[in-house]
Amino acid sequence: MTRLTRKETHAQTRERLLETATRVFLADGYNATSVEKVAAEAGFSKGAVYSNFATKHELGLAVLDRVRLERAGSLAAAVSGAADLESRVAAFGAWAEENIGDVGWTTLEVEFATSTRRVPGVRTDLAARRRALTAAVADLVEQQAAELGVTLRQSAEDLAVQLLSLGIGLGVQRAFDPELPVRSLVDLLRGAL
Amino acid sequence: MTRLTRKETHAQTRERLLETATRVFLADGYNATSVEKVAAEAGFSKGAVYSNFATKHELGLAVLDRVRLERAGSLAAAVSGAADLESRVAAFGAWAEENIGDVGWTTLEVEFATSTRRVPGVRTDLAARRRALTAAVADLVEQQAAELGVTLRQSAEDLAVQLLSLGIGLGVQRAFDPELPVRSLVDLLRGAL
DNA sequence: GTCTATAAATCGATAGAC
DNA sequence: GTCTATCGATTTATAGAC
Repeated sequence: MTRLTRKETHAQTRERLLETATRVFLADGYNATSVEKVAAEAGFSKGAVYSNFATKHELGLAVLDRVRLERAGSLAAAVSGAADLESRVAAFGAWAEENIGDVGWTTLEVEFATSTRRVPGVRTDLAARRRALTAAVADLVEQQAAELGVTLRQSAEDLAVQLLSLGIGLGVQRAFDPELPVRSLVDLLRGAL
Repeated sequence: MTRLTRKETHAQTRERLLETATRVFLADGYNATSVEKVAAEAGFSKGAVYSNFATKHELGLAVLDRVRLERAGSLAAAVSGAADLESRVAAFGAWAEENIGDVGWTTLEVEFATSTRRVPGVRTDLAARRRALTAAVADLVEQQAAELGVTLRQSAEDLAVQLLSLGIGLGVQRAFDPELPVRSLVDLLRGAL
């Protein structure tokens, strides 16, 4: 064990800032959170943030990447834990109930996207990420269908678009009306099998 | 023709402010538009705005009501103009292509909702409006189904939630990736008949 | 690399004149 | 009722010390 190089402490600071930003953005929203608050909660000053991220937007994008990766893992784990088709669908429903809307994930994605859609660089980034995410969901759907031996009534790509869009729409509405059930997501999935 | 009473000029100013705010909010977004810009574009000063609306949030809610009413009328007109089932579905598809996402409507609704979801008064307002809108869509669906003699495969209420959620999700994504087609909305509708 | 200090700009909202 | 002027608070981002 040698002492950390400059590069390593830099990466460590960046990681801690990302962790904190993720937590605060999810709790309070993107617009309502100042860069200063993120820095303070992480035990740094604003300068440290701007030493690791060029702009607040860049920090926001990095946070979104982080959350998306984590949730994708949690979904994959939840789904693949179940054996047969019916329990996989049920597992998906349970995951959706916990992850769509009220935890702030959807809301953060959407607030960021709508608030920064005029910023030239960010906009193209968001578009690229959307396509990657859709493709990933389509792959997951296809793989699951093959594994379980079911044939889809539409292309995996179309189903992925529908699932993602419906999830976004439900999540947005649940952000200010948590009583709205996510049942329709499971309905959509069942109807497609 | 007598000269306008104080009440009438007040209402006139309010109307002009609403018109202008609608246009600017749709074009530039809610957060990016200052109260001062709305006032200036309408030919007034900020004071006139705050004489007609208590806060910027209240102005935002009034704008949303206005737009929603107008779009609801345009949808009803588009749908009822067609005679048989197939052409009504097609009319709906054409309306969706023009109204979901790229015109800024969905984006404005969603940006406002996600940015103000922590504001106590606004939040309950949004929830009430969501329920009213869902009920209105459910009514429209039910009425159309009865008129055309088709039976739905699920409750009109559930279908309304799905249509609205899918529309919101597609609209949000189209805001930064306009190439995403709205086809799935029509697919969903067809599948429910 | 990080911190302190501050720039530079903007915003929502209010007070008082007219 | 509307306008002018301004408050007061906050923001992102930067410059220079350490």
